[in-house]
Amino acid sequence: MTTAWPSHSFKTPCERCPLRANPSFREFNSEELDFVSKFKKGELTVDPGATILVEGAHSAHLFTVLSGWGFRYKALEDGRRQILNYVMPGDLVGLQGTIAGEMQHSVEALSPVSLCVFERDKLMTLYNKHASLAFDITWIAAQEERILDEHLLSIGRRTALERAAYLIAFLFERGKALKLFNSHASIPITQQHVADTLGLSIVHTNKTLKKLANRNLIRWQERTCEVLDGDGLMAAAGWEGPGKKVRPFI
Amino acid sequence: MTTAWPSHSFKTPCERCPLRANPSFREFNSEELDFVSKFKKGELTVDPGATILVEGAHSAHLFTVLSGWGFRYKALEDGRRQILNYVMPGDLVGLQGTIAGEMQHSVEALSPVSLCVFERDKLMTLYNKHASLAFDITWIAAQEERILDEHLLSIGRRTALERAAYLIAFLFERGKALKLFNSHASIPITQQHVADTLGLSIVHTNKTLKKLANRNLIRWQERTCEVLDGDGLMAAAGWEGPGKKVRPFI
DNA sequence: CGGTTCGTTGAGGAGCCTCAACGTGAGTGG
DNA sequence: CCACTCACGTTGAGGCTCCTCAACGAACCG
Repeated sequence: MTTAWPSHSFKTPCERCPLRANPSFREFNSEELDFVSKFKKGELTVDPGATILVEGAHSAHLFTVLSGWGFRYKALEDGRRQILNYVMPGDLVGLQGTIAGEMQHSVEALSPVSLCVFERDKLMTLYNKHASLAFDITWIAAQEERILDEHLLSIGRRTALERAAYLIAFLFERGKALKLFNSHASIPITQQHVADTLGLSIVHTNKTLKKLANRNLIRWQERTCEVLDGDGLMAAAGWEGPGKKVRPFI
Repeated sequence: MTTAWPSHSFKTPCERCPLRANPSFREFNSEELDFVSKFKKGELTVDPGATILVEGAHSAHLFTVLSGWGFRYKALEDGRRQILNYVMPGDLVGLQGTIAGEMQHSVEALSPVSLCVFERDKLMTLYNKHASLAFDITWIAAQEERILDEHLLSIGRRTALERAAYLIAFLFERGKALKLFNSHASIPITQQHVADTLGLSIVHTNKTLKKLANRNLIRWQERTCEVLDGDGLMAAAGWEGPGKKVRPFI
């Protein structure tokens, strides 16, 4: 009962960063820790449904997700929306704004999300002074690329049922690695999010999810998806799961 | 028997790198040029249809495409294949092998392709000694991510006709920026490649491409796609085109 | 308590799929 | 030199997947 960190705290010191407690993240040495502490400008907390970044914006900031769930998406002019990926603790958000000048996608919160805020201007200093952290940022970008590759394979070549199973298994595995679940594994998404991720209509998504529920793989309750059988989902998707590896974060 | 390369690895000096002639690539300063020259181990040339990298392989090398066209793809166990993106001059190939330990996708040549070969081991030196080049690598990775975002939007939310128009417009714009075309803009792909990129069957792809041809946007000839009206394709796709920017390469 | 979001279900139709067949051109071997 | 094969593009037929339209119940909220 002691370690629930206060929601009103402005700045969690990096030395006591809650992400560090998770062994799936790599350790910092003291020098790195020192730099990141100075690199961090503050914290930001947003409500479910809030937009963290919008397509076209020139943000001066870069974020790391401390807690909560969100998603990245793009939309066509007529409103058709595609969810590209989900953002979860440890993920770096807004790097594209640094590279392309402006954001090419939007980011929205699914649950309450808290983020570390970094100043974009200092990024070059990071590259100049801390090669290991620079490498970590490349690592994170390449990892995101790898995930997008898998999503592309899924949307392009899997059936609706396989796609749905893959998506939920993917989110389940990520959440598990981040220790986001207690006894119940609940993913805070609506069926509309699933539809917009899989490139399906909401009606067909509903019918597809029903099939997964009938197989006792998932249960849909109170605007969340509860995973009953992660291995069953992976089997239904024909997906091996992500490799287990220690990952960096900033 | 001095080299394992399929063809003679004569070496173009980096100072006279043909990519440098193109103003859309950023300039190196002499120090950077010096390092890259030493970083470069040799050259590799492969024939059309040849596999440059295979999923699962642990390659000790990293490549930059000097000339030619290729593509990255993933496949499901039953053979369904998804083309993820195309590789063209200036593109970095094999970075994922450095990050994830092994390649998560395969790369195949569409035309004769020549590549610069770099030693993966020296990558950390690049990060330690040349922050600007390290930043460039991150830039390239983030740019690839941006393109995958667009492809995902396309496959997920565009109709078959829009998707086809987008793909060809995309390849056309990239080729144009790289000055790969003379009077005729010919893209060296088959309809099977288009199908595997768009997530469609070959039959439906053929009928869709016919529609684009009937609108005088493209012409299919001798296993290549000739672009007649790039702006018309972009309009048909509802795509703005890529921003014009100077890009780095290694 | 009316409005809104979310999940659910049915009906009918469009888009895309598979199967099947065929023409062409390039290569290959008898 | 010609029959053969193979890769590629093309076309038709029929059917399944997924779509849109429409309606409704439940939970939540101002």
